[in-house]
Amino acid sequence: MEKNREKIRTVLASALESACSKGIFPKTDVPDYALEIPREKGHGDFATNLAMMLAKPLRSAPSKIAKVLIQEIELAESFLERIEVAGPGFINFYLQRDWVHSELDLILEMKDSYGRSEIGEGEKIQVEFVSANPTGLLHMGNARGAALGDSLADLLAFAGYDISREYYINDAGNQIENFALSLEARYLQILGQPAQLPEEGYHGEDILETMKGFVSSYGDRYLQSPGIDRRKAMVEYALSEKITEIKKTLEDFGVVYDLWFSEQTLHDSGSVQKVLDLLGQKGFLVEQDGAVWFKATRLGLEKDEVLIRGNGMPTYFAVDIAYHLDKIQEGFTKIINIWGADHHGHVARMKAALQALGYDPEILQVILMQLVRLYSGGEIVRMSKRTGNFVSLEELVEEVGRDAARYFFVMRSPDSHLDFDLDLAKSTSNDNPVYYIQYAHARISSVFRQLEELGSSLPAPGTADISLLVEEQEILLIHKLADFPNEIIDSAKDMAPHRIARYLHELAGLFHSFYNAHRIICDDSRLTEARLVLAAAVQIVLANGLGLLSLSAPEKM
RNA sequence: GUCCCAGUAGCUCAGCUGGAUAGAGCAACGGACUUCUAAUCCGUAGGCCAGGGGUUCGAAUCCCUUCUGGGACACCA
Repeated sequence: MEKNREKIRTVLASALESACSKGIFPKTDVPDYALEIPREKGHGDFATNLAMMLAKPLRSAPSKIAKVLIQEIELAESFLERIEVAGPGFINFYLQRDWVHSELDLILEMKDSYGRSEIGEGEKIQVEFVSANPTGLLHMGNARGAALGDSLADLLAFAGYDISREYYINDAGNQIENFALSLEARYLQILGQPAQLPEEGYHGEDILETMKGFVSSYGDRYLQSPGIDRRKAMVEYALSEKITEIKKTLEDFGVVYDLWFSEQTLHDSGSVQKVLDLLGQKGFLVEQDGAVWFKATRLGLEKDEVLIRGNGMPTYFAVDIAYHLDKIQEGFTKIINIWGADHHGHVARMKAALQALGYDPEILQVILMQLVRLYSGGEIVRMSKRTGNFVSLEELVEEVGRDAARYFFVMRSPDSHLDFDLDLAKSTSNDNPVYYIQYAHARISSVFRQLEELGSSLPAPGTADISLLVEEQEILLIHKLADFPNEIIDSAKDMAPHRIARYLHELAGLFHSFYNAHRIICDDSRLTEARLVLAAAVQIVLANGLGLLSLSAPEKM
């Protein structure tokens, strides 16, 4: 189908060129026009708005232009059956019917690579997501980021990009100091010493558990140690435990990273200092009120930003610049960060910093997700890490299962607030959209099991007569299947995995309609063969799509 | 006050780089299981695309403006 699209583009370009050289039109470049598969079946296999796009530059009516273009296209010997001008100036293309044969055969031949694209051309892209502070458990916002980031990474890889999934570990700075004080307080409490958790400390139960473990390993050995030493030991212990837990939780959620990157290494390697020097050389530093500032206002931002605080410690921002610079120097030509909407203020200054360093700020693409609201029994469940009252990702997976959880997070655009309905996700009923898709896959498996019992199997490649598939539901299904490669490309360009979720739901719906209207294994053996090929193709595309979202494709339900 | 996101069917949301008659799921109502899995399907109903201006062959989509909801505006991250 993608080949057909390219062919039509070529045909259109040469038609325009021909009309220009004949003097019918003044010389014009081909504009950026749309060539899409129309929603309405009455509008052909493809439709373009090219004539409308040319209306202005050619100073002529769209329908006139369309007529001229059609006349310049030679139909004989072509893969096209018919071309027509419709509506306000659309050109509709009807392909020779035999393209459907080749598309279904192609799907069966390519199997799990059907839909794979090369548009990425191997471009190196880093996708950084979750990157939650390793001081606690993962919450709903992190879970959304995990599902989104992982599926986006899969999608981009499928579209031909060279992807690295990375987790940036905030294992340095202020919150670690704070973390240390909380650990210390818990430690002392466990050993019966008077101690108070800091006001802004970590009040979660999990920290208490961690320190119980610490005590059972080390006893009261650190009771007499100097504060600095024992806090360092506790932080090391707790961080390592927390990171292991986070890693495990994410793996159970189907997310595996290529790199866990420690913030501390940026301090240790001198990267932070280096980036400050660079900004200084470019004249973007200024000292004021005992702090060092980044002159963001020079690049049109509202205010300057502190890089080094009065106490000599670099801010998170300073370290983050070093981090991004590090990634660029590593060879990434695009950096995709997934952040919660509460970090949106960070976007402009981060881009400004890259610009100040002499890089194209568009290297950095930030996807901001709106926050998640969790509903249970019709009520909002409040989440706060500090007070320790929240549902963790771990608990979520336990409760609703991985498939439902991942689907729910990725079915919505990141721009929309996500109301996560725990009861709905938990329900194994027909309300739950993820099962709707998986059920289509399982049903097809069931048909093939049935077939096997009859001592039969899928016909050999190319032997089925696909032209027997003439029912409306069959034609719609084939068109939808053929659109999958293009859906991948568009979704990748948009960085929008939720489009895949939607596509799958639509495909499953078309299949269910077909399944209910017609028997696959029927009295007519030639028709049975053709429908088996169709069913097999549907199953492949469903499995490929489900795979991109890291959802299972069950054989039975 | 400035900035970001959202406002589309009763509810949750697609569609937003302008295109042909604005879609889906849920909820409602009426139907379909002696037939490959009814976790399914078929049908009915449901809309001043928040309001108002503008841009043009054409606007849910772009621009301006008002209103409503959420978020951000630290020597926190």
